[in-house]
Amino acid sequence: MGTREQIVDAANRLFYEQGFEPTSFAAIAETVGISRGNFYYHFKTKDDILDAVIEARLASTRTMLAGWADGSADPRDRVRRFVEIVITNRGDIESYGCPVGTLTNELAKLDHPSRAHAVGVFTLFRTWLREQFEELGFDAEADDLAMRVLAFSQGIATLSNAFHDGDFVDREVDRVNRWLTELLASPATADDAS
Amino acid sequence: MGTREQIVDAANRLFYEQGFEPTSFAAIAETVGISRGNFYYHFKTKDDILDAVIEARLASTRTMLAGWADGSADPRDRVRRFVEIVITNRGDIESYGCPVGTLTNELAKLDHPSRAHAVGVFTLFRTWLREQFEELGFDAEADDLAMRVLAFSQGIATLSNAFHDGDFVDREVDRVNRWLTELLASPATADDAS
DNA sequence: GTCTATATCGGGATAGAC
DNA sequence: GTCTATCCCGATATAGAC
Repeated sequence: MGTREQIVDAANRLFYEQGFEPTSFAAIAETVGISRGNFYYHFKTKDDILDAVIEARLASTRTMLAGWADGSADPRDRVRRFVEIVITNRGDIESYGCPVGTLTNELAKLDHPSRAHAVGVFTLFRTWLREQFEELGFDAEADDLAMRVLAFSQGIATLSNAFHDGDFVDREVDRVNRWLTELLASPATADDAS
Repeated sequence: MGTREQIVDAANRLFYEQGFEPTSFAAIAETVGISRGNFYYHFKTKDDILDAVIEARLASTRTMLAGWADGSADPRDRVRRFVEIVITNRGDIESYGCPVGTLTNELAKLDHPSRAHAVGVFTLFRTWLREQFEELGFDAEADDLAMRVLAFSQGIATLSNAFHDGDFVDREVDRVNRWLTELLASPATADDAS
């Protein structure tokens, strides 16, 4: 793996664990095992590293979502797969929250020019979820349902991070999976179900 | 208003808008109109200011919740009042997210000793919501319902902040209010409703 | 209580040898 | 490509005059 790629990998992880602003070049350099000076051969500024990290997250998200689409024929199972991310990544989420939601919020507070770029990861999930609901026969409501599923996972992630309560995550995922089942049993009442 | 109180007020606002770590003493001093040096007469460290801010938030949250309890006899209306915070504070939430969720997450990432202190604000809301559901006849599920309402508002806040979509907030609040109505019409099925 | 002046540190970023 | 040495700045924090 090239040095540049190693820098992006290390920064990706550290930006998640510590936040973008509090992560120093020294911390990244130490993780990778290079000197601070060497950084500037690969990147001009810290903001450039951030953009490269966001680009890497966009790419890996696209790959993951495409893999889920290939892996299961039933769109309902695909949505389930998304919902269960909060279980798969339980430990990280308890410690650091959702990587997407926490970065977009940090960049919002910093009034950072890359905020919109980071929101793109959310948009990937949103669009992908919308497409699943469209395949399931929803039309105008498909985007609403996508946003609802996204909101669910963000709410769980934030409270899981605050209270460190793993049982809560399990319970809520079960509940949403039941909601999904009900929703798909009677699409006409989708707007009443909650 | 005393200088100390002014410092806490300004820090409270700036920690919300910019985050704790990125907010400098210089920014607070400029807001209040004092010199940086004068700070250390009132507080020993920046962490002490953070604790004072959290204490202020705990106090104002207690006052707000007590006021809501006095203001309406029906616990359902009180819960509605909570849910509608995301509408009342729409502008701030779009710009900066939820003050509680974003601070607890920042402190989690910083591995900051005051993290638990900040989570106390969440606990105030959680306990208060649980009590409302208990008054409505829920027993074992009351805390689950409280967490669900909390999770809802956190999900809305995060996505509202990411996408700057005000209509989404209105729609989701309507939806949750309908869910509340249904829930209270048939408490026995509380666990199936979502 | 509030100020100015200053100490000390760590941050991002640059220059230039190798 | 990678290093060491260094610059510059802004951060928290301190000392001491008023």
